[in-house]
Amino acid sequence: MSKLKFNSLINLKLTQESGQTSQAPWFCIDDDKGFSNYYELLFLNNLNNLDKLDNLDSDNLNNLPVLAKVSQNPNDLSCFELDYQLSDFECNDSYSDKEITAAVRDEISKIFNLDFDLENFYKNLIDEDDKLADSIDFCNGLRLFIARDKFECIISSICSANNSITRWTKSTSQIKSNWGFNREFILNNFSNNSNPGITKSFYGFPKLSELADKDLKSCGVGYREDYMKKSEDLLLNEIDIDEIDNMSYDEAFETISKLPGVGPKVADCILLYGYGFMEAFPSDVWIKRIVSYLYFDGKEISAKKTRDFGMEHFGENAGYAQLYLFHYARKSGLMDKLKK
DNA sequence: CATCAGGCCCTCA
DNA sequence: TGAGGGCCTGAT
Repeated sequence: MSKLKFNSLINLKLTQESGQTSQAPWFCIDDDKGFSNYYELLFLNNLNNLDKLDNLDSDNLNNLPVLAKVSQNPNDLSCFELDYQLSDFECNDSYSDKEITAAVRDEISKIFNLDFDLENFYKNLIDEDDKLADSIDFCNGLRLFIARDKFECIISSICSANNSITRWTKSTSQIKSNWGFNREFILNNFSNNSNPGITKSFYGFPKLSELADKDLKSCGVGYREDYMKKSEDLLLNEIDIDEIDNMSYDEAFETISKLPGVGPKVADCILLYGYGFMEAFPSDVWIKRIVSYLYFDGKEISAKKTRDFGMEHFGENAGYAQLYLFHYARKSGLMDKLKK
């Protein structure tokens, strides 16, 4: 297998660490060449005839687990590299490298939303609304970080409510390592051999059926455990996770809002980061602050009004506008300065 | 020991 | 239809 190069503008580190609730950031090693290397276990479900693999776990007949590695030189955001390896357990002679490579490439392209034309977004939005110029400048290369697993996104989004980023990422990581599908890899088994020989386990997020009887409170989710359990019941019996892909945004919002623990903000996070509904505008306290400052002359506005404004003003780019405004509001120091 | 952190749910006008 | 209180938990 050989490395693949993607020629797309992206800031991998920023995208990974911007707190999007699709998933916790991937395992990262910054190597001695200054590259950031991110690793995660992905499950390929877009190969043909997966039943050719007779040594897969019965639970995972429909997915081929692969450890993906994406690497970027932080000084060159115009491209990044992808590498991958199968676990020894899944060594197969049913698929060519070419088939698997294509499937991994597609999955990475989906997760980092590479089909989205970022340069065009910058150009059009600045022309239209110069209030976004500072955010775009501050967040150059930031992209949506789309879920590798929609159920994981739903649980981590519920977990994020009234919570800190460090805490919800810790909780979801713990749920994975406690009960998720597990494979071990040696990290220097990649073609460039640039990393130390670390052996490490990687995990998938547990399936809906696997999580039902587990003690989630032991992972620090607190009172949100009730929400998660009740949502799991609904997802088992009433709401089909995959059916939401076929809905309009409004219908999807209404449907996902039926889940306990899912209010307007969490619903929009799930729809944006989990399903890629680009017209969603998740409105939390940071978005309220920055929208109030930029568009309402500093006057305090409700979350609902913030959401209505964002969706109306940014239309099909609302999701990206939110992503940029959110990160700019939190990290630029602007809001801290305003408090004083 | 308070207070706070990327809201939601419930109650009560 | 909206305002306000309570809430697991870990960090400071």
